[in-house]
Amino acid sequence: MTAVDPASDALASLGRARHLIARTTTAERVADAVREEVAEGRLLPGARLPEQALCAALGVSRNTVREALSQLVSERVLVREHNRGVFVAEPDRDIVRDVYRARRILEPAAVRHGEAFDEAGVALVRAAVTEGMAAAADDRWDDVGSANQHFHRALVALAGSARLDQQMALLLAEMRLVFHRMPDVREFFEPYVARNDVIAGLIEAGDREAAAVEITDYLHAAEKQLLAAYEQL
Amino acid sequence: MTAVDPASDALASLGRARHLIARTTTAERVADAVREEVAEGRLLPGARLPEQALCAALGVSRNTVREALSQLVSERVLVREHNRGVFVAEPDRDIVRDVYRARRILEPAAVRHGEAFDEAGVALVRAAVTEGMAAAADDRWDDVGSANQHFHRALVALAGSARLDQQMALLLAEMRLVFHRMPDVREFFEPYVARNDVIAGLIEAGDREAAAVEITDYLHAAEKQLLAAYEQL
DNA sequence: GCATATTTGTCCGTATGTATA
DNA sequence: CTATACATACGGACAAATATG
Repeated sequence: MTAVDPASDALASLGRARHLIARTTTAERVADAVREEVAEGRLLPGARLPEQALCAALGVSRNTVREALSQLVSERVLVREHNRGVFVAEPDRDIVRDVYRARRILEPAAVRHGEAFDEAGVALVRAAVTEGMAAAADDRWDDVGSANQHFHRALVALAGSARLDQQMALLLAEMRLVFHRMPDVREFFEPYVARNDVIAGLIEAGDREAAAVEITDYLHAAEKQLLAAYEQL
Repeated sequence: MTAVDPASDALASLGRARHLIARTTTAERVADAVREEVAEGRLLPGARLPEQALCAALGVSRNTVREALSQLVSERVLVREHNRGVFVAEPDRDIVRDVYRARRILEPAAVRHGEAFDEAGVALVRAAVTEGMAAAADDRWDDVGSANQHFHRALVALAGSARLDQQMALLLAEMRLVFHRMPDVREFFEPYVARNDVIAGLIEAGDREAAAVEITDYLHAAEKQLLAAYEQL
């Protein structure tokens, strides 16, 4: 290496980190596309995803499709039944209970003991509340649902751990599948717009303990409501 | 279907659930094998895993190997560098900090608010302490490390969420890679044998709050010690 | 700095076993 | 029971990126 200028070291370092930026494989793009279809509800729980159909639709090989599907199975967006294929996950009561148990650990603890509880983090919580209230005022209930997810993601982000952020994203993706099984989502989002506002207020006031208690109660109520809805399914 | 006896319905139901038991794909077995090699320290952080070498060693095709490697990349056991291959992960200081932030949320909260805090769960915590003390008495420090992992897994299991259990397993797998970068693991395990005993005692006494506080302090100390060790690497 | 060898990313064809109409 | 469709797994191919002499 013939270092002629002082920037060469930095450039060499950049070169070694090249794979970190803007490098996306075909399998990743396929996974992104399928994940989005599921998130948007265009692929409903229980829907089958034959490999050949995906190959044809996306213009990629079966190997690539299989890699993407495996990724989504590990995210619990899809489930694989051996020798039968992959399907969009259909979360049952047990899954709802497990997800809420996890959320009742993560979310209150992030608010109570999070190590990234700063102005920027609190502002994100408030922004999600504002987003939700605006959507509710316009009767855009799907958007209220999205805002609600932003709210809970912002709560966990107060912990300051990328790993927990990712875990929360997976849990919320599973929740989206739960809501897709419901006939009318409005009843599940409407009561929580105001509660989010209350929680954000407590957080802004610095009363982390009160906010955490409120979140715990909120999550118990939401789980109860969802499980009741499963009875009429 | 000619149902001749009352058991036929139950048998048919079993048949439909067949894929749930003992069905393992080749890719899964490959992933298990590689994961174990890494966990046991026979494949050290930074080691390269060429696809062809794995094909030859395991007698499977490249497609299958690639599926297994992708799985392990999503578990953060391996890292993929685009067009360069996959390597055993080399956790750096930032990763250690992130993992400990996550653990300081998960573990104390599971003890404080876990919804599976029962006799069986507490017994598993105690069993891990006993296992660690026996191994320490015999100077089997690798086994002390394993027992330590069982201890922390048992703490999170008090939350009663399979999803959190899985998340904790991933975090502990990353911790194993951190320890594999250390010259002598004894100094990292020895101080915590006694502390685990104290924590287990508090849990058995039903003082969940005191146990949680002790765990938080423990995790701060362990992180600090590891980051200090990184300075001399 | 260049030419070469190696390895990955991706595609294709195919054989086999399994599930379902 | 057979036929069909599909998933699993293998092997070969090739371009592009990377590593090496």
